[in-house]
Amino acid sequence: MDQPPREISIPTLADVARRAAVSTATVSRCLNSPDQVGKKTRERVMQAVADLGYAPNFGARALAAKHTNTFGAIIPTMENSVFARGIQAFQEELGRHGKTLLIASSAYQEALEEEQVRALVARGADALLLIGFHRDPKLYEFLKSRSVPCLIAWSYDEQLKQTAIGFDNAGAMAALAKLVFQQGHRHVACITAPIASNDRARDRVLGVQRAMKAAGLNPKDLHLTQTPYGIENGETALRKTLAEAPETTAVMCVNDVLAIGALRAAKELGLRVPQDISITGFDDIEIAMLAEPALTTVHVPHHEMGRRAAGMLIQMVKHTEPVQSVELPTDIRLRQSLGPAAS
Amino acid sequence: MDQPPREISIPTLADVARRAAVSTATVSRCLNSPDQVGKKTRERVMQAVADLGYAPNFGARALAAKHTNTFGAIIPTMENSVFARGIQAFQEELGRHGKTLLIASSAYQEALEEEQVRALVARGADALLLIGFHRDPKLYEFLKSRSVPCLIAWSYDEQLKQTAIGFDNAGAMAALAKLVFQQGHRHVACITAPIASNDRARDRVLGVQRAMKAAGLNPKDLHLTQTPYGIENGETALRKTLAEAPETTAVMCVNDVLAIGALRAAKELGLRVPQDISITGFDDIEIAMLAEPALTTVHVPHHEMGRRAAGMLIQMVKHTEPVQSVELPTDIRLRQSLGPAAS
DNA sequence: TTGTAAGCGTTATCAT
DNA sequence: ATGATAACGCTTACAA
Repeated sequence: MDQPPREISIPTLADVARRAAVSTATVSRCLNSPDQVGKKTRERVMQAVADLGYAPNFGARALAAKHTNTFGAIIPTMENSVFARGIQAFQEELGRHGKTLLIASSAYQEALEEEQVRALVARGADALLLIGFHRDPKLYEFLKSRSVPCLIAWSYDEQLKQTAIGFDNAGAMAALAKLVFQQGHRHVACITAPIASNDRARDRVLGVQRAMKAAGLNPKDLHLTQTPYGIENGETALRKTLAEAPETTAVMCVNDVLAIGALRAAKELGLRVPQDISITGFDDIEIAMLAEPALTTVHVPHHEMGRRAAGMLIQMVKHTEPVQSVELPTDIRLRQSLGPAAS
Repeated sequence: MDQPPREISIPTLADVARRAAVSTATVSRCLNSPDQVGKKTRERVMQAVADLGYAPNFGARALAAKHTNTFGAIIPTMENSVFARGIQAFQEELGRHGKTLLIASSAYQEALEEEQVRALVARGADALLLIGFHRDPKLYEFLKSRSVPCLIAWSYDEQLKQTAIGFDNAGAMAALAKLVFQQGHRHVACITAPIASNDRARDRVLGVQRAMKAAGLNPKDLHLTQTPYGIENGETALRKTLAEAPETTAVMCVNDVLAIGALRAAKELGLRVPQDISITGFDDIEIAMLAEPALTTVHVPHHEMGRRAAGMLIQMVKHTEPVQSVELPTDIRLRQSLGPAAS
């Protein structure tokens, strides 16, 4: 009856090896490529692992193996489901391949995102999922120098050199705007997130302007209100918009959250939607359908984007053939918040 | 003119040391406790760090230092804002103290949560934030054996030995139920998440039953429908509830997401809320106020909970004095979805 | 104030 | 199939 080792300290590979009367190399192999080791030995080792409650030390493993099977993702916010659903799918797919996902949130702050990128890389992330193209080129260089593959999601741009999976923000918004103009609206305003640091918002505004041109309107006449993210900000923005451009009959918001805020403000102002004013969003998050009236918006395949992003990124870390960017289709969900222009 | 080292590989501490003509120990000190090193030396080292674009290797650091300044949190879902807001606050507060947060999502699956705990501990999490008490006692032992402090959030229970920050789920729900009974409802049903593995859900149901007793009703008469998380599941659950107990005049859901689903189902069934049926939720997430009619629910101080959880956990890793559990107050938000019982 | 050197717990390359 | 053993990059006594 050998004295079981008291649980005085955390068991290491060496402890397991000792107990199973094999070398540490064998234990390591048992854990990482079990088929390279004899059945009997393997069973003995696994028993020892179980007995001791052994769990590998990640730091040591990362140090020795130079990869971590850990991917990182940085999302602008967790405050709503826009990114949550895509990321959840991303995580599930990674899990299926034995990868772990580390998530960080940048709260829509560029400096914070940079910090998170470095933190994630420092902690050994094998690859990164980032949202949108816009960021300091130095960050891309940093990632390259560390050979950490990086995939851009939620945006797609043929021009740019980064591999991406996303959709045509401008095109989708233009398609929606076309519908708005078809309803007879001539005085359209746009409520947007700050476009300086958010290419998705910028592209969506450009989409509206492109559609204006096509409809024979002057893109410069588009009334633009920029505001940070948030329902309350959407409310304020609508009030501001209507104060500055009272002739507005349709307000196109670059995301659903701002649109929900606008919707609420319209109600507070006693305006009927869509009779007095039409409102549209983008993303098709859950509240879009739940809102009263339900929100006309652009539906984005969040789930599929997340799932496929995982597959692409896994390919990228294998760094065999280069991975092609993927453009996903979007479609418009016509609901009650958009109606004909009041005459 | 010395040849600058080509960016062939990632710079290490030794590279920095060489370039600054000091020992690796000095570089390490410069980085970790700068005041222990002479000003001139420090400047030289920092210059070398900058020149080389050096960033410490996390694995090596964790291995040597045995702590990581990294905390972990495992939340049941990211699909809605219930946990997102609390975690965001948690992260912000940790950031203020120089800690990094790693987030994982268990998708409400116990086995997955266990895996995530081990993954987080393995990657050196100094402490963990977990939601609710319910989990295999072995997990708690595991954490203890690894001396990883663990704080339970969203639940509070004087009896239990785990340090926690949360609120009185049963009490809050009982208070809401009391209001429901005051409105004359006698046939109340409850739609809940699976109570076997979710102490928050279980306590909330118990709260309803406690209030029934106080109102002179038999707690056993409570009609209970269990369903997984999700708006659609809430819809199905309401249909099932009304099929089984058509006399029901009020449905209390253990969270807002199920309640929103119930609300939607009621509308589809042509029932007016609250004239024909009253519906209540729990959590007060954003959609509660946006729903039509707006949802009567229990408001939980997510943000404060997250912020204070960070402070508590930081205390706990210092393992000086034991940290006291904290019970946060909740309050009821009366909105249109609750009305008098149809007579 | 600074340097030397012994770990930290794995993985991976060779042997055998 | 298994074992020795040299990395891996950093921290931290201890020495100077």
